[in-house]
Amino acid sequence: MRLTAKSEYGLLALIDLASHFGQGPVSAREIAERQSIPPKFLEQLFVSLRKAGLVKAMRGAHGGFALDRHPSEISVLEVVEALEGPLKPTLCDGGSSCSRTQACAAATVWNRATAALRDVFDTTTLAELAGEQASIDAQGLAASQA
Amino acid sequence: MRLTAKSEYGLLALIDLASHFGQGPVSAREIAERQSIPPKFLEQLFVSLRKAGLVKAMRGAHGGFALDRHPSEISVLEVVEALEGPLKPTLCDGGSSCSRTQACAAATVWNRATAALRDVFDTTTLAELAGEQASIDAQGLAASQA
DNA sequence: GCATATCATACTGATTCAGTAGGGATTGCG
DNA sequence: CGCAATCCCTACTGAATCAGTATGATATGC
Repeated sequence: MRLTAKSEYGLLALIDLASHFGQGPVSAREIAERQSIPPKFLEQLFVSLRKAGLVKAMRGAHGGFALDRHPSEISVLEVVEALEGPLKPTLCDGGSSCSRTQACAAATVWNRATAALRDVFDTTTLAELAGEQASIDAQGLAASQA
Repeated sequence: MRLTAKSEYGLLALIDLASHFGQGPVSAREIAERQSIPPKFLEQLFVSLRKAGLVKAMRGAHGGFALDRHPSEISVLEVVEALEGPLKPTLCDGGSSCSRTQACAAATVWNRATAALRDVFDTTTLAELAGEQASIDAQGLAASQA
């Protein structure tokens, strides 16, 4: 499994949406500016996120995006898989695609690693991250005012 | 972090060496044939593995490689890092390389993911994998004889 | 001396990444 | 209606990385 800029940007964008949950649609342009993401690139990501059912889109003027579920019900795993495809071992997983005649012990390591990764992503929600981000921002604000 | 064919081939090769531990040097060519690895590619990997102190090399005729430590004292983490470089998040880890002014909550996910991966690799040894491979091979042999 | 090894560097075709470009479709507003 | 803002979709591209190849140098056992 490989994580690319899609996951980085996509997660930042969805944390942003989670912070504005219930406040109406937020435009991609607005998020791109706030999170320093190339606007056209972000647009592409939102198409994938919509198709995966994570966000709903409102077209036309004053349109934008909003989470399609409560932030506590969207996991990082869903975000990553929507953007990168199914989370599976990059290397031989012992499956039929492996041309080696015998199963190999190496595969068990890659499978364990993937399972560990999946567990972290599956147990982390957008609500959790949005809350964390809020407290980070609050600390930064307090420091700049001191 | 990204895992490439280097890790796959390198781990296969070292499991092979672990299976022949204490039996004198094994040549790269021999391992390449047994494990279906491009020979010249494997040579390169062994150079990295030697520099990392995981194997010792014996040059000249009847030379080859052998593990420099007991298989139970070499972890998959060491193998992977010898071949791919330090295991660290591919994406923003909240460090100084991140240009964002505030720390971002997204970074904590990537850091947790990396830690989980590191834990799996660090707690898996070549001895364990060589043992597993031996039992796999024994099963395959029994099945083919039945 | 010679075959067999490791050692080291350079090169290359293919793929993927990270973004850019250009337009099309939909909606709100005056 | 006209028009601006917004999402939607496809195609393209420069750069980087991967996976392997090529070539030769160096060392060792017989």
